[in-house]
Amino acid sequence: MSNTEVLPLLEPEAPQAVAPCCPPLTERPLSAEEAERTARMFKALADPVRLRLFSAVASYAGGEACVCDISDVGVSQPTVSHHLKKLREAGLLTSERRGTWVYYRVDPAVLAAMGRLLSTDSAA
Amino acid sequence: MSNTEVLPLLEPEAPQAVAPCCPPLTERPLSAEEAERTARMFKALADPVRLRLFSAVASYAGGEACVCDISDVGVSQPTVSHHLKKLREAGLLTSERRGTWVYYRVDPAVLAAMGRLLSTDSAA
DNA sequence: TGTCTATGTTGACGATTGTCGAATCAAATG
DNA sequence: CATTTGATTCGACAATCGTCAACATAGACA
Repeated sequence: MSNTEVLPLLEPEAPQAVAPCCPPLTERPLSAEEAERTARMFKALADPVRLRLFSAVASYAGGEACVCDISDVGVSQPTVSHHLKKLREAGLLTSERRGTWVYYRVDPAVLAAMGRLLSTDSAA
Repeated sequence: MSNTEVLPLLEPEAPQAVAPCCPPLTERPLSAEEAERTARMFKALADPVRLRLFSAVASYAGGEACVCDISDVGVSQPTVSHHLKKLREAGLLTSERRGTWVYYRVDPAVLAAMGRLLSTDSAA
């Protein structure tokens, strides 16, 4: 019960910054390690339900959305929670509890980093 | 045995053009069908080996590469072929046999389409 | 305290995926 | 032809993934 707010817990979920990760896929062959890190990001968006959840949060007014606002994607509530966790672990979303509800918002830096991976021009 | 080359077979591999597919993820919530199609593209790049193969082809001089040039990614040759097929089916790569070797090249339109999905500005 | 609502976690299940060895196909060359 | 080399297909296997029902947790409120 005593919710001691002492320890910062140095990253409870290993958001593993993906932003300054890897060069555009067209620049040079990815190394094994780079490919591993990059695949982790794409994997997070390689599911229809996660894409809908992510898109719902990303396009929501104010840049954030409560779970209750976006959980209408045709799967059970535990499944929604499971997918949101995966998006969090991939560093694509962050969550914050405010009172009754939990709000999710996108990390623009990570989104931009992924966009750069697929860019054809060299406008890094 | 009689390899009759009569039927064009109208798309042997369903390249399913992904280019004019879906709006940026931040624009509006994706529909179920849009999410399904988009996920298919991300899934193609959601594997380290496929990422390395794709990156190797995309960055190769001349825009195309023979399988023999890129198959040094730490897995067996059948596995390489398997992943290249997946990339082909996703519409990300095209292949062409010229004599002894098979050459792969990227489809820039598809790559650009994926980039747009992750764009934050509205410069469609 | 107790109850209600909103999310998250656990455990289990079937489905999909990545991998390889063996067999097969395709082109070149002897 | 037969052989060699490059590439794909087939068949099987372990590992991962998406899903749900059941349970647990966190606030709000009476």
